[in-house]
Amino acid sequence: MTKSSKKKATIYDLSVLSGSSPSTVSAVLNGTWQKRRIKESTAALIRDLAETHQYTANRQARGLRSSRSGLIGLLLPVHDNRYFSSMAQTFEAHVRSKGQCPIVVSASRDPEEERKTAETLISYSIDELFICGATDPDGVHEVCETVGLKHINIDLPGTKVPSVISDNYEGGRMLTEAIIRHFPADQPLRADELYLFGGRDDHASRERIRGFRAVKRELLEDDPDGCIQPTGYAPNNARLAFEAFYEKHGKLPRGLFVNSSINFEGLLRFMAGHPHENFADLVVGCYDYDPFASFLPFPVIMIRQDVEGMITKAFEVIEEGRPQPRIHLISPELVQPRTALTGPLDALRDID
Amino acid sequence: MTKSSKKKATIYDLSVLSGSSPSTVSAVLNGTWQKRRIKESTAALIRDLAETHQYTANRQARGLRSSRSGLIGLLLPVHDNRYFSSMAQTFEAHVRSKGQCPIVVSASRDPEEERKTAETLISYSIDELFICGATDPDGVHEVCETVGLKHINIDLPGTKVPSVISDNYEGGRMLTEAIIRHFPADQPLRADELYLFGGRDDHASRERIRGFRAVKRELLEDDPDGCIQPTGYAPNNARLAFEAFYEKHGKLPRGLFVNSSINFEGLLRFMAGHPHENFADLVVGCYDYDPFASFLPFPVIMIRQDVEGMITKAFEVIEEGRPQPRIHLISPELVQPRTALTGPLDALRDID
DNA sequence: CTTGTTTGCACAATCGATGGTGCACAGACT
DNA sequence: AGTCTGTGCACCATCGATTGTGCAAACAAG
Repeated sequence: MTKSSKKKATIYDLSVLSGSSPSTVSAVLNGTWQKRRIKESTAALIRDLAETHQYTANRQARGLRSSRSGLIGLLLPVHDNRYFSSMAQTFEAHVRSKGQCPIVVSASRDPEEERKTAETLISYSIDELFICGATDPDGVHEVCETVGLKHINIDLPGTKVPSVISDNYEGGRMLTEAIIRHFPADQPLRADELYLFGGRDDHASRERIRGFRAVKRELLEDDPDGCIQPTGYAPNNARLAFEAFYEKHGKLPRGLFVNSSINFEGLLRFMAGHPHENFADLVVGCYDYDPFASFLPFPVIMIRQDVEGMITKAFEVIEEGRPQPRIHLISPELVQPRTALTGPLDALRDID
Repeated sequence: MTKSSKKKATIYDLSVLSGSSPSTVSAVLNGTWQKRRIKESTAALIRDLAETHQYTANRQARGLRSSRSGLIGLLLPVHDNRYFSSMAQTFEAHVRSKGQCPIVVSASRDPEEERKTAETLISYSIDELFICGATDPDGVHEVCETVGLKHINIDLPGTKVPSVISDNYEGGRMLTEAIIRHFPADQPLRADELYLFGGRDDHASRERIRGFRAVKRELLEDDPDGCIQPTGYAPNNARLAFEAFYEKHGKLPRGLFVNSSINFEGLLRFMAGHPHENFADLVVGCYDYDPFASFLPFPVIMIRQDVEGMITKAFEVIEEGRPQPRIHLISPELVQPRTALTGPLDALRDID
């Protein structure tokens, strides 16, 4: 606050103050000064001035000139859900450790919105784009490709660039098997008592369903089509599906495979109208992890996708020169009922 | 894709194609062309070319020239928590409806990090900054003030600019009263059976505690100091506090006021080591809403802060010319156990 | 003392869009 | 014909940083 005026200092201000040229100031402050053979003493002087005048580079100017911005984008379906928000949290930590600035935006699972959002980000000259859970990854690819923007898919695969996704087939198998085995031997689950609700016709849902059906055939010797209810991701659609089932059968299936925590919220909405006691022997498997869901009054087996692993892998792959459009599978983890796992938050200190 | 080259079209490209000057192209495409008395037919031609060549303005160039970027920042403590992620979701919707681009960043409740993050955002010439849940709002204010950046506090108040916050005192009262009244008349809660866990020495915690204590004195006629356990926000610190209590008393208090859903996760971690049956008559009030927490096996009364209301108010206030640094209180809502509320997600369509 | 090399830096173009200023031309009016 | 008022647009400086190029001074070699 010494005598800082209203506006920010620029290299021109420092150039006047130091008696050097703007280009020298620039070189000193962006680290290329050795290459330009600037004297150590000159550099020191300029660094000093920059310090006392609280100089920070104008990134728009830098970005304009260098056509790089220091921004790395993450395109999400939505923010307010544990899976995607921990994606955001993890992503942010990685980006900032690289000295860049994260910019996280959601696009509501709408292909048109996804493309427009990508274009907006591009107009800010972002340096890389992580496309997470996009409904139409290849559509976003198009717009990235035409401007030569590096990008990668996460969670849902595209066909044009590498994708880092959860091993949904294996996860679907694990979860299905865990649900089945959770029933006691004297009251085993029948094939027509295990339903899958939620998800839609995307890669993740298809793979989970494939795993679900395969395990049902292996362990329960049957796999009726009617047990698959892809209701979409909206909680209320899931709620309606549960209500319809309940109307028809007077109860829920004993075994439920719920395709995501968002769909699980649909189950909650349904349950709000019924006492817990109606669901005494219910076992739920949910393809997502939420600590509170894990402690519900009925057994809830969950899948925690390895967000840290996916983000780490994605950064590795995107650094490669010309990566092949292959799919990298990251194994998820089965979480037994009543388990409180730690998350990215635990890495933060808490000042008291 | 017609014949789009590698690089993006600029006003200069369109200027050549249309036979007009770059400034004319610029005026047409940014809407100031009427003011510049450009002929309608010229404008139409240019708009047409822009369309077919997929022109989008380079925002870094525009921002550099106009010292505005179209970016509006939101500074959060963390992403991966229902309260803050719904803050992000709501914020994003508002910003985009204004035709600007949201940039959401977290700063881990660390004053130093908060200031640095604000400075980074400033270096991108963001147009406004919403400071949410900052540990040191006035510190961030300093850095905004020196560059003349409009800003506002949300969730935790500062003293230099307006703040839009939850009515924590009233919320604390409502929640405390609801916990007490949840016990049957024949087994009423005693003053030394109602504890508050979590939070630290910030404005929100203080106000909630004030409400908690006031209601205890009013309804339970006493308010022992020992019943206040501000453990900070880290889940593991809360867990340790619960474990210490349990070690000492062989049980948990019958009534628990948990200061945030993050602290509630600490309670879950504690509970993971004990069967539910140990907490048969437990009643928990949590100052935050999470749909899954609402359905836990014991009664969980929650407070849902009015995120939509806060964001709306914040946008109103920040638009004012020279707003006074007053505090705007937004009433939160009491949520009874087993309630599944809708959220910002429900506004999204779900294509099937 | 001359030529060659290295050191240390200044100059100026450039990125793409914006907006103040000015100017040519057309029509109206005296 | 001469002046005036509009119309429609072009010109050019500017925002702040980056970067290729050039050049003087210092020094070394012959």
